[in-house]
Amino acid sequence: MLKVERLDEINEYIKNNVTVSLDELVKVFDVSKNTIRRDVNELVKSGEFSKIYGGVSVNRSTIIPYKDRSIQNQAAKQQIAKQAASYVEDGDIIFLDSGTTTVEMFHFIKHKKVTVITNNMEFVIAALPFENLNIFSTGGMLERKTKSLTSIHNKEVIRGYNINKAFLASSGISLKNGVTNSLPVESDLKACVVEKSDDVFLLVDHHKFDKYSLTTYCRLEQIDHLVTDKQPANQYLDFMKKHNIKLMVTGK
Amino acid sequence: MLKVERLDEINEYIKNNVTVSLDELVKVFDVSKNTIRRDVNELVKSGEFSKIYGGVSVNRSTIIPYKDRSIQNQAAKQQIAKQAASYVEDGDIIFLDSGTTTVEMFHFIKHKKVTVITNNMEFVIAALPFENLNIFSTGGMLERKTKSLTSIHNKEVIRGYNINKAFLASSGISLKNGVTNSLPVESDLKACVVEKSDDVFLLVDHHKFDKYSLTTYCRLEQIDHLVTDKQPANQYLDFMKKHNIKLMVTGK
DNA sequence: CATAAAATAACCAAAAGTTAACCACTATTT
DNA sequence: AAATAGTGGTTAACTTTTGGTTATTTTATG
Repeated sequence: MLKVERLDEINEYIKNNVTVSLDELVKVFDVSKNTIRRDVNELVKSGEFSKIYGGVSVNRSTIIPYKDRSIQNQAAKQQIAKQAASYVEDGDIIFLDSGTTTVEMFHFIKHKKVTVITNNMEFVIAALPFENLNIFSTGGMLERKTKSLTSIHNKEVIRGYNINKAFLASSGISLKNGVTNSLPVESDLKACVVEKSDDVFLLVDHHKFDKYSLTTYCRLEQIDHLVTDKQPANQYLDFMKKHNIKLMVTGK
Repeated sequence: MLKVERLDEINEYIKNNVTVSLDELVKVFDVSKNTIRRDVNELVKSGEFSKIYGGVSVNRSTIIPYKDRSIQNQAAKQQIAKQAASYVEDGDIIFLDSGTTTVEMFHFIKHKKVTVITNNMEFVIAALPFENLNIFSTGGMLERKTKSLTSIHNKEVIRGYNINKAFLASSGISLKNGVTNSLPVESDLKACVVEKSDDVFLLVDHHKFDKYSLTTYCRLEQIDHLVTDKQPANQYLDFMKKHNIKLMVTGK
């Protein structure tokens, strides 16, 4: 069997069994443990799995149920989330946007002592057991698809609070249209957050570049930190340099 | 067995049995108590469980159990909740207060098609799977003890919405002090709800009569329906008759 | 309040797993 | 024929997990 074939099959096998011991893989694929190790290392590097003591396991986030295989770029998003979370310090008052990337930040800040303002229901639920987190929900109509809350009153609510750092998501960014979002009600809130927050962090994976959707909630130069998984194109780099936007690239 | 596998299975086991002794886990998983302790510590850190003397137990934070053991007067409260819920009709826009009695209404309205405005986090979480329920969360600071949200902005939010029926709780009612509540911020919200709602339902068990706490959020005569479990004293009956307050007594 | 049971924390040693390097062999490719 | 990639075997240093032990503190209960 060719190496790539075996890699594919191991990939499949791990996905089916969720967690597999290396010994089991040795048995099933009838190659040496040395080889299995090498294979597993490659698969882990691709981001879908994690090594555990004595085996491999598929990455899963505790908030989002396993069933949800639909989420694209899970690994990249976790990387971005982790990087962004490293900026959160005890005592911070942060805003956490709704979105699949931002919600992943939960795991990396759940033990910190911070005040979190969020429109993200999932985050509020996940935070219930962690008394070190001071949670402020923006309130509004429950959007089941995104598990977020939206309301025309969110703007006023945000105005009343001081925000230290804001972690925002976007469905597309571009030099021409800035940072965009598909829901106008949400954009209103985000625009307000950008104004109020000392530091604005934008979390976008590389697919979001050169895309835009219905509404623009802020211009690109209003961002202070951009966290993404791949080096953006030169025109973005120039722009960021010019406007003193700090770039964080998680991919190697 | 791999460590993570065991952790997963222990997780599952605890969830199934709600509370488990460490000795039981030692027996079932055939590892030392030392190891079980370490495992349990990890699981507890993840937030889903709590350690109890001699074992582990699931945090009952996110679930609204049908039969609860600990809460006082559970049966009476369920009766009251059921009675109150019988007034909820498809198409209603209702306000649901936080509190152990009102939350019990969930099971009796979860299949109806209604819009629910609430400051009760437990209710929002429980309602997630029921798409027939249109949920509007008031938002605010998460109060972990009562699993409610409170904010100084709640008042303004409520003003923007029309409410059909409001189901309110109280920590004590009396002829002299009216309907009272211990938290001023919450009282503000409740007072506003009373004003906005066409019909106001007050859900109180018989222990709450002749008691009062810090703040009064409305006068007794502003209530339209009173749901309780025992026939109140004559002075209340007279008062209610005079002010045309409808009484519902669930106990026989 | 006294007692027994359990929890906590700290340590140790054995066992199993990991990493990284090196070498030899084989089957392709060039 | 030479170079290369993939594999298996081996080694040595290191880390993780586990069970056992201890002493000390906490909790439950009569």
